[in-house]
Amino acid sequence: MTTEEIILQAARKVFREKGLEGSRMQEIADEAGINKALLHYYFRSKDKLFMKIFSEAIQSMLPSVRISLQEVETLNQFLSFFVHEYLKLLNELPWLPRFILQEVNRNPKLIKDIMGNRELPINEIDRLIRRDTEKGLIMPISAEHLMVNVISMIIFPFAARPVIQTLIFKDDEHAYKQFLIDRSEQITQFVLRSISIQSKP
Amino acid sequence: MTTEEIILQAARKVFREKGLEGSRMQEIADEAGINKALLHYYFRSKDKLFMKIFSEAIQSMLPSVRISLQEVETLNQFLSFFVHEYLKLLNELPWLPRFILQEVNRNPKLIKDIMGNRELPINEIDRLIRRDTEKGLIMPISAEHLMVNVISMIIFPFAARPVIQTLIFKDDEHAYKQFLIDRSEQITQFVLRSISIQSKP
DNA sequence: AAATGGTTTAACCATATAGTTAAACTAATT
DNA sequence: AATTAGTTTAACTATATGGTTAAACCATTT
Repeated sequence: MTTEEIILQAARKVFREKGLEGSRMQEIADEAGINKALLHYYFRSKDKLFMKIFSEAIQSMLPSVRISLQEVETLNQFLSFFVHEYLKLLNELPWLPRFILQEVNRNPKLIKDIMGNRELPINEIDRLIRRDTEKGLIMPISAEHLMVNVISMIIFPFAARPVIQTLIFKDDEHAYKQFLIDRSEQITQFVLRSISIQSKP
Repeated sequence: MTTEEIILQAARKVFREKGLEGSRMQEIADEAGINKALLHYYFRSKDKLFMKIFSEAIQSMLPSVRISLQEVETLNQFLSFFVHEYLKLLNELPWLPRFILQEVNRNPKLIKDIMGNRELPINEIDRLIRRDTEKGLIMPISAEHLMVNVISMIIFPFAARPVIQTLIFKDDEHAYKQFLIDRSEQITQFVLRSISIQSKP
């Protein structure tokens, strides 16, 4: 592995845990087993190094947001797919929401700097909703509220893990892990029950 | 107003905006229009001053969490009440979720230090669920998932405001504010529709 | 083996920051 | 008016930290 990659790996670890302000260049150097000056040789400043790591994080977040709406027939399909894919990603990268929220709240400019032009395709989702409403499959609902609801339920348990684990699970690690495993199914059920029109039994 | 109160007010403003690590004692002193040494005269250290402010924040969060379950007849009533009261609080203190999450993520010990013994009364909520399930009013659902769903939908838009405003509302301030106004009604509807058993039309 | 160019280090610099100290100020008390 | 107790300040200290520099190291080429 090249020195550059060793540094990046160390920087990932430290920045993810402590954020930009909480991290020290010396700590990253120690973690990488090298001299502090070498950090500045490879990445001129702390900010430059941080932006490398932060961009990576944002990039890993985007693909699952841009789920192909074309391949999908109904809103239900889209939502199941969205919830499933997003949670799969977060189970692999559980530190992502905390890291991104912390840094974006510190410096809101970071969103535009990196997210750039991308937005949630609210209009397309709205079209799906209207189509399925007309078919009598679902209740009318605001696309914005629906998507914020779904995204909130997906991300919040990761963003606020310590709080939820204490407040709701009495610090029972195992109960919390089981909770996360059930999450995908539970959210999907919860959302679909809320929007679908139920046929008579 | 006493000097102590002037200092606390300045500290509130600075700490809320920038968190413990992002704040400087000098900045708080400037904001209060006093000398930096005076901060240390009134509150021995930065940490002590910060804990005063942070405790206040946590305290203001608790009353709405401890909504009296006794006064309530059905789960539906409880949820409507909970959503409404919580959002009323957050609309008055919109910086609360960001502030608490940021600091708790930096130092998870803070939860136990201050929250102490308090927990969500999951057992009582579970009893309500079972009671209403037996009456045939609602579908069975996990109390933990239900409460995490509700709390997520309430808090997340405040915790991740910059992200949501950009990603979903294309930085339209007005649209976002209207969204927050509608939020209480929308969440309540969304949740109640999901859990209730719908009678035939 | 000498030269070259990229890599790594120890030592250093400048600055920012939490915290301290001793003196000055102020208002109430004797 | 002198004393006293509490309040406020300017000046200072110690340390941490991001960043720089010049020299040493090492592998490859000539």
